[in-house]
Amino acid sequence: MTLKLDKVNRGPHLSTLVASSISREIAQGRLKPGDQLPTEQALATTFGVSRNVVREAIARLRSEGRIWSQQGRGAFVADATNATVLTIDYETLQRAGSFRNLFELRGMLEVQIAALAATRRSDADIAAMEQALDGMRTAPYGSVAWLKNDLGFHRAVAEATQNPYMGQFLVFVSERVRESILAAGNQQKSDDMARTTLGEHERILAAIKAGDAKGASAAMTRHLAGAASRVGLPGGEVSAKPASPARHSRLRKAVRRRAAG
Amino acid sequence: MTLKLDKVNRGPHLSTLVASSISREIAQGRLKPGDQLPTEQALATTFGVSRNVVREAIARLRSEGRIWSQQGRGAFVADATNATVLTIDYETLQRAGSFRNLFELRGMLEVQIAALAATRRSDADIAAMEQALDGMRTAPYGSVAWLKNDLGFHRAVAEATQNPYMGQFLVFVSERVRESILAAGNQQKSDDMARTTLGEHERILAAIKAGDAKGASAAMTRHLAGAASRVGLPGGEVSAKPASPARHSRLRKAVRRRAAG
DNA sequence: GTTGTCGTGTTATCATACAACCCTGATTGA
DNA sequence: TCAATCAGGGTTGTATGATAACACGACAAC
Repeated sequence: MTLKLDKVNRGPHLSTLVASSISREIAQGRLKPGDQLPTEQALATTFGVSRNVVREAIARLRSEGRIWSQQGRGAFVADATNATVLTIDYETLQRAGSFRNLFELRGMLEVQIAALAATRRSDADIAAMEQALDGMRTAPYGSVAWLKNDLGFHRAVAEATQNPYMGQFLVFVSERVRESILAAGNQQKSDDMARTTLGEHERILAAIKAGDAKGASAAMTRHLAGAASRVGLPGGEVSAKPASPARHSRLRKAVRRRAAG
Repeated sequence: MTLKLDKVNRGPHLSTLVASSISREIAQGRLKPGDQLPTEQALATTFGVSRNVVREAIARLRSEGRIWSQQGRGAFVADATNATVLTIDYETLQRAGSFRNLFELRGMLEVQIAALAATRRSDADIAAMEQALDGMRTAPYGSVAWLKNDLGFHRAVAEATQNPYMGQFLVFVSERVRESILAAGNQQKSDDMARTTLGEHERILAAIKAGDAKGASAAMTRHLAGAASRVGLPGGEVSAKPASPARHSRLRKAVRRRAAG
């Protein structure tokens, strides 16, 4: 049998632990917005670490907008809406259903992005998409290079909207989806899939090239449905069309298996 | 005249400056993924700060997934896609066009969310929306309470999709939009606006209540168009309907004024 | 060739000290 | 009485030095 040695839990820095601990206090309401945190010294002693570690934790929370601090006064819990970062922690990602939910969000974004891209794309955007497609053609299905170009294609589409936030959000969500897939560990490959996937991408590109917004979003919808079934998401409905009151089939089956330790 | 004192410029901690500096090096490609950063000591001397400050900066970048470090080896630039957080810094927010772009993204999300919510809402969701609407009715237009309930309504809609990520993303984007509005400082109030806005919300709620996905997204589209014009975004087209190849009017006029220090 | 050991360089953590700043309350002066 | 000023303690921000944990290459021992 092959040893299943993992990256091992290279201890996540004390400051990370402290930050998570405080973060949890906030998330669970034991520390409400406006509350003052204990002093750094107090935190240091209660956690049994040096003040320095506490400061690194606080620096982190501050950069996330969860708390704010003022010299001479103290540190305070910020309003929840003040969070300057959007983060999806790894734990959440592994919960059943989160995969499906993330995929749905991604679909929602992509379908509309495709339509927008079709109306705004520049020649450079088209070139970027074609280059990514070429990269996929030469790389083996599922390889790192393949995935990279796959993501690159979708990013190129997003950037064709001429709205930088589209790409930013899409890449972020897509990466979470990918992580979620990896965590679930239920991917299987075949040559068929490569051809199918490529074909779907080509249809998207063709529609965008033609400036056909409707066609682009339809092609994207098909692609996402295909992708969903390829990664074992039953149904593959991504609820992409606001016009059609999608019947909501409730499926309990969800990502269950995950890579064991 | 009322003084326009800003939060500024409450010294952006040295660690923040260092973090931004390193971050910029990465963003501009002078530090590529895989590259090793200078040692903490070296960074400390080049920046002219203590090693402690450098460590806080690194802790922050690490939490953002921009770099990773290992005891005994050093700190390295992470892959761009490894960013575990999505962040929109304040500088970017003030750039011309970012307001419009953010608004567009928000619209894209909300319109589809409204449709989904109409098909999936539970009684509790409806109650939450009605409560938020009540809050808006009793609060003066534009007040903190009003804004809070406004956001609360939209969040309730998002949560009615039964997909937690929807709410998370929407709130995040909406808050950025709000900040952007504040930064631009071009909001004006009137009693008319309060009535109009409330009416728009009520129509959204009615459609969701009725399970009318199409109507909900249409009502949301109207609401967003109205909101856009109320905050001085000309056109008000939020490119919400993938079916209609939205004509892309290019407007140069954008956020110019900003609160002077 | 493999293993064990050591030395060097780096990060992780600790401990202490001082500066900058806020807040409060007492003192002072009118 | 009232306001301004000032002193002191408490807190965060920064600096400095030291130690532990770890990675890695060099080198000797077997």
